[in-house]
Amino acid sequence: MFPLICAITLNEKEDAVITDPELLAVRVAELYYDENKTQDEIGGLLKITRWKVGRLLAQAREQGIVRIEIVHPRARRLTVERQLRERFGLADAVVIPSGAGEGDLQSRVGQAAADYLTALRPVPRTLGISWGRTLSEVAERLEAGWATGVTVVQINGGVSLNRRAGTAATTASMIAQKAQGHATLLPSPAILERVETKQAIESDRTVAAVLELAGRASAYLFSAGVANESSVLVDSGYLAPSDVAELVRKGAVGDVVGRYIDANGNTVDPGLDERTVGLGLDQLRQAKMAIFVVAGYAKHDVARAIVTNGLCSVVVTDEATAAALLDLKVQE
Amino acid sequence: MFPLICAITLNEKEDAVITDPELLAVRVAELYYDENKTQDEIGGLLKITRWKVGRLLAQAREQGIVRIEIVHPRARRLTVERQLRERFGLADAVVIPSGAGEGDLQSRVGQAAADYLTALRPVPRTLGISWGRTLSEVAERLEAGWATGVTVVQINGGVSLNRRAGTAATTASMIAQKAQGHATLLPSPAILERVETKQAIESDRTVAAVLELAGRASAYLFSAGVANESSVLVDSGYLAPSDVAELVRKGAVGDVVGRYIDANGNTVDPGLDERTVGLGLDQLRQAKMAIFVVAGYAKHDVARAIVTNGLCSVVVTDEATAAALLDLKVQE
DNA sequence: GCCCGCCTTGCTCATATGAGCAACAGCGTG
DNA sequence: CACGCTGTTGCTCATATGAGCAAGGCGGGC
Repeated sequence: MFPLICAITLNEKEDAVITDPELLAVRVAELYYDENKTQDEIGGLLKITRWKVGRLLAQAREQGIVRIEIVHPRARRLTVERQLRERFGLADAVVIPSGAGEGDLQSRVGQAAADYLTALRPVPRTLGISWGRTLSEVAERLEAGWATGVTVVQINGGVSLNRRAGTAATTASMIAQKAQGHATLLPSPAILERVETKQAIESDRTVAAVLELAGRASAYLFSAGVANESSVLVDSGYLAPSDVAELVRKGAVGDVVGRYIDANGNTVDPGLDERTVGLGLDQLRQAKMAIFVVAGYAKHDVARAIVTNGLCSVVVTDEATAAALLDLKVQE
Repeated sequence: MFPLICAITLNEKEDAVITDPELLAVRVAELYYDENKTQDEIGGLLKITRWKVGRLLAQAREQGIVRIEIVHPRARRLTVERQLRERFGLADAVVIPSGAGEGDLQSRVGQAAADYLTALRPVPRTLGISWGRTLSEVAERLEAGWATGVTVVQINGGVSLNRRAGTAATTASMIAQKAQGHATLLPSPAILERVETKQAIESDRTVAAVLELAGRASAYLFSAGVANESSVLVDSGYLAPSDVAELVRKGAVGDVVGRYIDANGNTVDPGLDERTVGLGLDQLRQAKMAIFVVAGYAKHDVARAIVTNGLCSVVVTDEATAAALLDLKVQE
């Protein structure tokens, strides 16, 4: 006995055919994608032409009745990537699925950035990197031998006396080791209390040499910090939570290479900026290859500030952040 | 500038091609489904033949890397339907997506049952129905004019003095009205306290006539009750929660047309069965068209008992219940 | 009531893809 | 080291599908 497909019968004598076009599209899609029937076969079953079947399938895909998803840890969202490139004039964009929850999001975006770096041609001879949790994830996920002979240079201040994950030293040396290169650390605090001290440190021969090297790196890899008390700058003691709160009041949405910016990508506190050691925002803007790695809801505002104001030329991010950048609704 | 597809470059001079077959399948799937490139184009981009592209796509679909889903309130799961028919020798099966949570599940399964009934050919002249919340949903969802001239007959006892939703009278009359037919109610309680009383009622001319009509209905539409205190039999006062607990101790997994059954589809308490008014289990087994409507986790055990023991010839259910029947894991 | 414009439909022909087959490559065993 | 077997690959030809076009139908305006 033939099974019934509701409101569709396979009994040729029946005249109760589907008249609701949306339900017709659903049935057509089910027969095509679930039952692997040809458009011609479906036409025969439903008493419509194969051309109409084809149009209904296209309509079903367009209306989201048919949802085709690539599900894999290394999956990308190529359509969203193109939209980001076109909207913001980016040289490149990598977008990974947001997935259910943010549980493994940081590691997956780290993996995506590692993949990108590995595929990058020409291989950057000198790679400037920032430091923080996201860059640490990238370092972890890079495979040994991702390149050879890369000099990794630290581009924002931050001296770490211990060797726990997330510090500048650990991150830079791991990336360098995995490329059979070496790391050049910036032996300076991220932020000095007095401008004079900062200028003195910058004038020191060893620090000046590193800053000079940082300034002419062939590519930069960096993330951003959230403007709240979870910032590694607070964690490391450079700023107090009250300092950050004050910066937020002044319009700060986050920091990039240790420098707090507002929604327009401008420094919010010139005095603080003057006391901050590391690559300048203008140098980042002028960089040939500035790869910005960012994921997670908390960083949407600072991500927008960086991407829309030319502070990066490549972004590696997740789908939800990309959607926020593009002002789209994510279908969930 | 061409964007990078990590580990894949569009720069023809590069030799860093993807060697990991799984990642290659991911990229191929992304280019095909997200970018709408042809297999030939993809082959050119990735330096493989279009035949290999085709194989990688088939592999991606088979391994679940590509997930194609039909998302619509009226969507069905045709593959699972065929599996149920084949496994249990059912004349038909309708399976709807379980969806996120059980929020609207009962109304959706009600809608699916209504669709099925409407499409059923030949139209049943006499339709025997049980009563309860699920059948009430079906009645609600039926469209006026779903058929013409259908006699709806109540097949299990249960007198309802009020006209709230879910009662036998309301359900039967709604279904009948929508088919321009009439309802024949079974003027008897579901369960009597004494066998003699039950026998007296069954012998009464009017009740006997209804039972006779019920016995020769051309199709039956029914659901099942959970063996716990939420049962409508408890709700209606026919049984106490302690009675149901005792039935569970005896192995009851639920009730069908007011009769408690165990996992093998047998009555668990012959004495209680003797005092229960309505269609017998054997009559249901022998029915030409017995449409069983069931959804929700709580009913998995009784659904299994009914489907695997020939107490229905058609099942309308949700994907999770179907998976439980088939002993499959639902991908979520 | 007629005409015009827009949308839908079916078709032809081109393009895209798949099935089945033969050849090749790699691995394991004697 | 050679042979056999298994799995993968590329190809030919058939099948499935899509693009573009012409015709038809429907609705609105004059």
